[in-house]
Amino acid sequence: MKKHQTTVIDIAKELKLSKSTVSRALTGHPHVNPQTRQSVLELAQKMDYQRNVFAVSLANNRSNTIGVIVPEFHFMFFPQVILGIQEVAKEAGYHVLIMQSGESYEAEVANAKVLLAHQVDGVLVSLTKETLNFDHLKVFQRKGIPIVFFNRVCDDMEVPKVVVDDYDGAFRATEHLIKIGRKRIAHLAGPHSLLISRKRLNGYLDALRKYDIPIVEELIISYDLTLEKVAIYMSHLLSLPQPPDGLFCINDPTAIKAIQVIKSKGFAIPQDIAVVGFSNDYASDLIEPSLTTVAQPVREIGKTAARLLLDQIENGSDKPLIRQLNTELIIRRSTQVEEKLWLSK
Amino acid sequence: MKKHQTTVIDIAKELKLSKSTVSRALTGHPHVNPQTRQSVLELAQKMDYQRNVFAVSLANNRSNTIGVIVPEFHFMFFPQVILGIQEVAKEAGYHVLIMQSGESYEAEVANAKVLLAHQVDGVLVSLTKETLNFDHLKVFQRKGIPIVFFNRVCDDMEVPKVVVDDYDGAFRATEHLIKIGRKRIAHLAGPHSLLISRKRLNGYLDALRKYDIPIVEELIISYDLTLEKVAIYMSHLLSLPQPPDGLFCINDPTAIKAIQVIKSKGFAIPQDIAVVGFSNDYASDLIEPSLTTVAQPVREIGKTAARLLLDQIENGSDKPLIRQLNTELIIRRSTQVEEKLWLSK
DNA sequence: CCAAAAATTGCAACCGTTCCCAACCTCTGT
DNA sequence: ACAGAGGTTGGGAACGGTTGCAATTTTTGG
Repeated sequence: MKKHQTTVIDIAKELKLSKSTVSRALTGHPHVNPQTRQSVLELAQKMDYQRNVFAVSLANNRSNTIGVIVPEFHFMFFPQVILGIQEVAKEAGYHVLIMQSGESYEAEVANAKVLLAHQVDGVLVSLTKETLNFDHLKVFQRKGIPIVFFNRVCDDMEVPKVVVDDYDGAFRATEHLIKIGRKRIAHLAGPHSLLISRKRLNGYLDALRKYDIPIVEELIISYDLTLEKVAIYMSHLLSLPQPPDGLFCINDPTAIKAIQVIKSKGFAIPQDIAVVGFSNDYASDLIEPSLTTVAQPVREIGKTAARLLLDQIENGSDKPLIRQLNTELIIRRSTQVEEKLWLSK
Repeated sequence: MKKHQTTVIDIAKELKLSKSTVSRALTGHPHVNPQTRQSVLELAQKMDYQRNVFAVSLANNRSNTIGVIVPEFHFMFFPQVILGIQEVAKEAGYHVLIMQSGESYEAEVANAKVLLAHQVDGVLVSLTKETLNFDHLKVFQRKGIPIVFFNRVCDDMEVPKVVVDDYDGAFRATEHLIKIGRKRIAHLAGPHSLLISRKRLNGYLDALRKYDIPIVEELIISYDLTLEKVAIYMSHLLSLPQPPDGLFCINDPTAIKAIQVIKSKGFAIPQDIAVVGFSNDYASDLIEPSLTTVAQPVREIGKTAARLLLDQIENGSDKPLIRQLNTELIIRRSTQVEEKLWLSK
């Protein structure tokens, strides 16, 4: 059974002091005798004293905690963003409460409530693909708790957002496919509910337009990001009378899955179909052929978002700026025909 | 600035009730007039009322939170374990506080303190590779807070542990290499500080012994799990007068990195060197050649650990049992010579 | 040596909930 | 009409820590 935890009162009794003095000694308050402080600290150490954060939070009405809501830990993207968040948060003395929504709107709403109940000082959010209503997040605004969106942002709320230039990344990815001579470029897009899907789709479309490549509806497939579907849609694309000769996928997991399907159907990559992904997931350099992709500064996204949030929390600044980080097109074998290859070091 | 959060008192005033009654209505306590409860619930809803978990925890002296300490989110192993943990915890109404130690002992100690301060009801721990002293964890025991170790466990504490049969997995992996005719089997082992490294090493050694394969010291390299080192050690192994013809790696990231090095040096896999990993990381099926590996039921590890912990928390049962989950050897191309290949579906 | 300033320390209220106990109200049944 | 039962409600002490203010002690200087 859980035993009694030592409290300031235990220490106070032992030292025949009042809990106020002990508290002050412990928190480094100036008005306390150095000797007293010394003995308090020693005893605290000896008694395994740990400040009860609940009591502290209750007393100061702040938790020194920031909440993070992400869709899911299924690929390395979110875990790495969190790495960045924790790095910044830790340095500033904040804890991080991580919630996964599992791509479910209901779960996201529930998670928002949990964070609220935990009195978080701020929230970082990346939306699920199902989220169309934002009331559960507006509650934070109403209560004066800062929010920052990252990656999967929404246009309906005026708060800071951290994204990469999805439009531009998609544009350049598609342009790259065009420049290596592809004419029938398919796009496995994400659900329309996600702004990120729409932006990448637009980048793709505009690249086609710029180079006067006809836009073919049947080559654009929007799906729900569950990988099982990729096999279905990819098979369908390949069985078209005129299959695509290029493919731009909304993200790397999709592209990787697509590559597996393409290979299994006997098509050659990149000769028959050149493939480009988005994110530079660590697996993208491992597959065969290695995947050309639009790299995002993943960890940096986390750090930037965390910094923006802390800035709002501590300085109250809240210009709803959008911080757009740059992407980089990384060309690998999935779009390089043999002769152009130089040996990977 | 953070605004006032509505409290039971606000609701009580509005309804001209006492906070006790409101509290009871909100928590579903039976001694409350259904009508009263109804109106309380309605008003609470309207006022965005959220129970303050800090106050609740303080009052009941329990947080309904379990803490998790893991080394790092660098590969999918820990994120997936956490997926399992959250699943079980959520169902039981517990929150999960996730701490990353970044493989640093100091950070692990700090994390333990944070969890203590958060009054967690229990802790799940996977040690860093640096951890040799366990005082920071024994504190939990002293305070009667249950601990369960998983994956990276320690022998020094009598608490429940969830592991896979590392010895057996390593044994079978090595045996597999022997059975396909390899005689000079190298092992990239983890640091000796980790029990898991020692167990896998022993499995490897015993397999060699069983089949009367001489144990060659120079083929066994224990390293600190930072991937940059793999290139160094692997190059060294390959430059030996008699390079190895088989390689068993402590985990998949190591094996994947090793494969890249081996290929870049012009050796053929599996003809020149057959490679086996451990974990069945999702990338292991994507690389070329795909990696033979010892699969662990990753998510199940998280669920099992969480269940064991909750059982201790709620029923106080605390037999220090060791739950050993089974591994499965998954044979892929990194150990299959061409003629034996059947087409991957 | 004593008053006043400065350094310490203690008191008590407060943060938001829970929960025990007592008080109250409203029915019963006689 | 009234005692007791039972359902409801209010009061107030915790929970552990922070903090403004008052009280106490020590120091300092005239």
